[in-house]
Amino acid sequence: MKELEQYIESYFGIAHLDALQTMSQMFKPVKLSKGDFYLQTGNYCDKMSFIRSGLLRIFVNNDGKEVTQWISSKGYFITDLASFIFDTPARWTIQALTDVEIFTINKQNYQKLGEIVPQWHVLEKLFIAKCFIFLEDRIFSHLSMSAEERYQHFFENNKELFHQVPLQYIASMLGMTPETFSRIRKKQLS
Amino acid sequence: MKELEQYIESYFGIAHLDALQTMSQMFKPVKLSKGDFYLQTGNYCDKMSFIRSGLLRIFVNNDGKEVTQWISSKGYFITDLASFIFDTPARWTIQALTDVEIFTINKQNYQKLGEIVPQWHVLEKLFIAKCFIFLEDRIFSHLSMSAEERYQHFFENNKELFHQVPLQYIASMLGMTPETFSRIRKKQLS
DNA sequence: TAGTTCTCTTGACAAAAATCAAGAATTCAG
DNA sequence: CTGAATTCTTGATTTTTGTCAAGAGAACTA
Repeated sequence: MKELEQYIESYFGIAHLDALQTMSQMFKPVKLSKGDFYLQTGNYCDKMSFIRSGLLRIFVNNDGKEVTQWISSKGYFITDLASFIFDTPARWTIQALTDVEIFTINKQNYQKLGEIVPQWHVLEKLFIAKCFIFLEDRIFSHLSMSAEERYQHFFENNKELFHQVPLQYIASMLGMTPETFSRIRKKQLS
Repeated sequence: MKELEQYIESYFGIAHLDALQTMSQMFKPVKLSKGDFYLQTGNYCDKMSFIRSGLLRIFVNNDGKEVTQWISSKGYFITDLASFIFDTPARWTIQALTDVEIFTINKQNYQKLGEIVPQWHVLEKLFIAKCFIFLEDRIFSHLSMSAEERYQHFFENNKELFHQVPLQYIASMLGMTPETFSRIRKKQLS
């Protein structure tokens, strides 16, 4: 299962061959159909996954309005980190936007990694730290950029996404309405 | 040094007495005067600290405009996490808003903790995960709340801060101009 | 293919927030 | 205490963004 090993390596920086092999045996390939839920708000998230293909949306229903937190794709992982790590009810709902292939590890096996893989907790820490820094960037974009600038910045780095998912989700993720998004988009195209 | 041990315990959940003692010996008490810099953008941040008293502002100069990322006070820690963990040039400038007392550990000693304190890397991971979740909440507030709602929400939880620091910094931190902040504030007071 | 649903766009308008400018109020240094 | 600097407020105005409503377009279903 060479492919999964590559994911693990790029996520956690593990180059050790036997550790890689041990790890990849603990992940199970899973398929989701478009529309399937990976997780629903209020449930306990006892798994995390690498995305092999497809797109998943992380959102929450906020007084009848859906707030999209992120759209995750190949090269990202997926889980509700708070729920997964601290055993709290999940804040987020996660749903497949397309057919999806993921590699999933359950919490029980995940915890075993600490016993099996040398330096696992260090690698895990670095991984979560990267997630933290990623969010720090997003906060900064809300403190210092207009809707239009956030659009441009995101578009530069995620062009593919714009013809793969309903644009209203991207709008929400960037903190603007679909109408504003549409108008900015029009301006950018011309 | 009972006080520092309490910080460590509440941050990292360490109840082990000898570990606590070992750790607290690695932190040094440091004093900063109002206006002193703890860290400047572009430098390498090779330390982290717990705040014993006083207030520090984390900000960055963005094209001549200062963007305040956060104001840290007693009960928070202070560092540039990205720089501290990944040895990259610091994005943030950190400056004392008042006279400040902190407990500081340098990177060299910090790394020794892993060898000395049992389960240290697990605790560290949990600590950083909490920081992540904290930022997730902030993102959510920008995706789902108006400036006024962000003001209220922040005010409810940080009343003390409002008469301790220049309000323009809080405004920036909440992603609005000082003028907007002032108008919202007026509305709230009446 | 036709009908239904979902998504996107557009316009008119309203509300929120930014900008600019001036002047109070407060803080700070000497 | 006094003058200077900083911070805060206020008003007038502009820009940005949101809301509501209607319709166009695309995707999906039977």
